[in-house]
Amino acid sequence: MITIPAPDFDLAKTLDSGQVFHWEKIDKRFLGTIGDLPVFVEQNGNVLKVRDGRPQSLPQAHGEPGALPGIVANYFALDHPLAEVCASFPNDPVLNAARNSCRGLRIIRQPKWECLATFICSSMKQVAHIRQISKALRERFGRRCEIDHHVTYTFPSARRLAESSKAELERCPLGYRAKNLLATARLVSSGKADLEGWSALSDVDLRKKLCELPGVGPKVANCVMLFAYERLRAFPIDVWIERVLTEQYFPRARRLNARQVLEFCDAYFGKYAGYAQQYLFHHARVESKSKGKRTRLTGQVVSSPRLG
DNA sequence: CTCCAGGGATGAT
DNA sequence: ATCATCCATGGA
Repeated sequence: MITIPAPDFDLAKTLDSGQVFHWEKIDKRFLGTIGDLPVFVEQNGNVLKVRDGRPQSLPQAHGEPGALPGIVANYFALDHPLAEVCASFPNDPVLNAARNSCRGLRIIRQPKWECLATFICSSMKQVAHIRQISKALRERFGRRCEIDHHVTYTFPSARRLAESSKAELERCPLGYRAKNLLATARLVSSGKADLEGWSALSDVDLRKKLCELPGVGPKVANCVMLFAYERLRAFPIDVWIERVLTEQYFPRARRLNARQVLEFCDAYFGKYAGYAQQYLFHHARVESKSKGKRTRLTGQVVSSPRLG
């Protein structure tokens, strides 16, 4: 068990903000994997307590002994200058509310293949269902790990999925996404798509490369850029963000021109536009949930008398 | 039951 | 270049 200082960080918010989908809350702790390393993570104020899944009697397989703090701090991006990030946001009512409700939310550094594969599975799926798909892929194709009398699974490698079949993947249940996931797994596994090498590309070239992969369009490409390539300016636009943009920033437009919207977002939200996007996304979802709860509790649920 | 979800590929204008 | 349609599935 190790302890890591983590000021200006909210573990629960970060793991529940729709950027990563495999962490499971067990009592006060979160169980999951960082790459191939199974860990339990718990936050106590400004400190993270972490237990990893390597047997104590064995030497640590990779990296220097005691490298765990660095692995954890890097994964949760504890080095991101969050104060500077938030200060860079424009001063408008929507973003001010989001900035307030998302305090401590960080955009983490995910493994590239894991992030890419997961977001290929995300299209037209609710967050809860993406979690279910991630879990199914891990349980069926990943490596089983035991830690503290609990079980978790690593995310399967591209090669492992490339060696599977569409029928096997469809049991996860991916639906029409299985074909795309399989095709992309084969490209990555064969080396035709060099995810690590693409780190050196510019934003424009990286986005172009990602969009050539089956099942990857502008939205998924931007998610992968933001969550796995640390391109903090990438601005994924999903249905939630599109709603925020149309209602809050383009209230008079009857239709949004995609090109103009992107130009606006890049200029208006600035250097850390991806962070602004994530805060707007999470804030909108939390608001929606509490609104739903309010109408369920106090709203007049008009149940019209049933006819017949 | 219906509606909707961190969209993309394809074919028609 | 922009627009409409289809794609599977399950939670709300």
